Amino acid sequence: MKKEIGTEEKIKDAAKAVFLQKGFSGCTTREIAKASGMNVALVNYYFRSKNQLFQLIFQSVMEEFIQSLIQVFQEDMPLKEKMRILIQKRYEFVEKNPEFPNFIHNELGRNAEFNRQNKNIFDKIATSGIFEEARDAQQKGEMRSIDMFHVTILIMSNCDFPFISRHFHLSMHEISEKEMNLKLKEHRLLVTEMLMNYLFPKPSE
Amino acid sequence: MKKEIGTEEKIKDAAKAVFLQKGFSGCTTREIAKASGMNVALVNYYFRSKNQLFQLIFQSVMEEFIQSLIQVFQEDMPLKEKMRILIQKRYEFVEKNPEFPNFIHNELGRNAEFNRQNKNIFDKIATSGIFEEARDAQQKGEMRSIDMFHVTILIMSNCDFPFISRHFHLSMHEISEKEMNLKLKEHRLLVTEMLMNYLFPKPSE
DNA sequence: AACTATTTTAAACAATTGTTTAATAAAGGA
DNA sequence: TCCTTTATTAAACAATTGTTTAAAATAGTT
Repeated sequence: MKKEIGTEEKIKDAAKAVFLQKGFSGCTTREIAKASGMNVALVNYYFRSKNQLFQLIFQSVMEEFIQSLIQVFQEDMPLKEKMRILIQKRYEFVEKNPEFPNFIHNELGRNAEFNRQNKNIFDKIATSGIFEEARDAQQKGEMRSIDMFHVTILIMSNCDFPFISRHFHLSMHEISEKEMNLKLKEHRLLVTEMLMNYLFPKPSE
Repeated sequence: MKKEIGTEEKIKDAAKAVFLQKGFSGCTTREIAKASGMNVALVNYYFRSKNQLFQLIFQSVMEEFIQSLIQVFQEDMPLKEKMRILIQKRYEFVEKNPEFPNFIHNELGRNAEFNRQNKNIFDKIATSGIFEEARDAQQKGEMRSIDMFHVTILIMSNCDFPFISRHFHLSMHEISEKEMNLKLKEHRLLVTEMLMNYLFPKPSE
C-alpha cells in the first residue's frame, strides 16, 4: 500500500486539486508548485507551461466526467433499469467529485477552443449506443418520446446542479455541511423518482 | 430615449458585463476600463479597488437573481398556479441572463465570505411567505410533502442548469447556437410539466 | 572512477497586475 | 472673474505573474 510517486505525478495531482478548486485563472503556477511540495521551475520542466498542464488536467477530468455518464450502458439489462442505475451512478459520482461540474462548465464557458479538442471525448457517448437504444424504447412506447438533448440535460441538471449550487443553498437554508450532505443524499431519491416517472410514464395516462 | 450616462455608470455597466463573462480572477482592471471607454485610474477613482467594484456588482447581481425567484409570490393566486408561473418566470429570467447562474455559483464557491454578506438577501426569500404557503399546501395534501430544500433545488436545477451547461451540450450534440436556443425554449415546457407533475401529484396514485 | 544524462534548485527575466501619484482639465459657485 | 472642487489623464509604483537560465545535485552507464 505504499505509494512512492515521483515528482511528475505529485505535480499533476496537486495541479488537479488546485485547478478543480480555483480554476485556471484563479490560481498561480507557484501555488501548484507549493501544493505539490516542489518549486516553480519543476512545473515547467515537466509540463512546459501552466497552460499545457491545465490542458492535460482538463482533458483527464473531462474524460472521467463523460465516462461516469456512459459506463452503465455497457452492461446488459433493459433500458429502463439502465437509466435508473445511470442516474444513481451519476449522482454518486458527482457526490464524490463535487467540484467537477462547476469546474468543467466554468472552463468550457471561458475557453471556446476546448470544444474542438474534446470532440473525440464526446464521440464516446455517441458510439456507446445510448441514443439508438433510447430511440428503440421510444418507438415501442416504453419511453417518453423526447429528444435525447432533453434527456441528457434533465439527468445532468438534477444530478450535477445540486453540487454546483452547494454554497448557495448552504447560505439560503442556513444549515451545516453535515446536514447539507445528508439532505443531498436524500435528494438523490427524489430526483430518481421524478426523472423515472417522467421519462417512463405509466401507460395509464 | 437618450441615455446620457456618466462615467461612473459606464464603468459599472462595463464591469458587470466583464465580470459576468469572465469572473473576478478572469479579468483585469484595465480590461474593465477599456470596455467602458475610460482609463484605469478612473475605475479606482470611483470604486477604490477592483475588489470593491466586484463586491458592488456581485451584490446587485445576487439581488436580481434572488428577486427573480420570489417576485411571483407577491401576487394572489393558488399555490399551484404560483408555482407554475414561478418556474416559467425563472426560466425566462435565466434565458435572458444566461451568465447569471454560472457567475454566482462560481464566485460563491471561491469566496466563502460572501455567504455572510448576502444573508440579508436570502432573508427576502424567508420573509416572502413562500415556505409557509407551501407547508400549508402540503398539510392539505395538495402538494408533495418534501422539504423546501428539495423544492428549491429541483426548480433551480431544471431552470438554471441548462444554461450553465450550454457550451457542454453545444459540443456534445453538435448543434448551432440558433438550434440550441430553440431547443432550450422547448426544454422549458418539459421542465414545467415534469416539475408540476412531481410537486403536485395526481391524487389517484 | 569517470563521464553523461537527468533532475532539482535558486535566481533572474520581462510582462502584467492592482493601485497610487501628481499634474492637468473641467465644472461650479462666489 | 477668481477660486475651489471635481473629474480626468499619463506616468509611475511595487508586487506578482508565467517563464527561463545557468548552475548544482543526483542518477545511470561504461
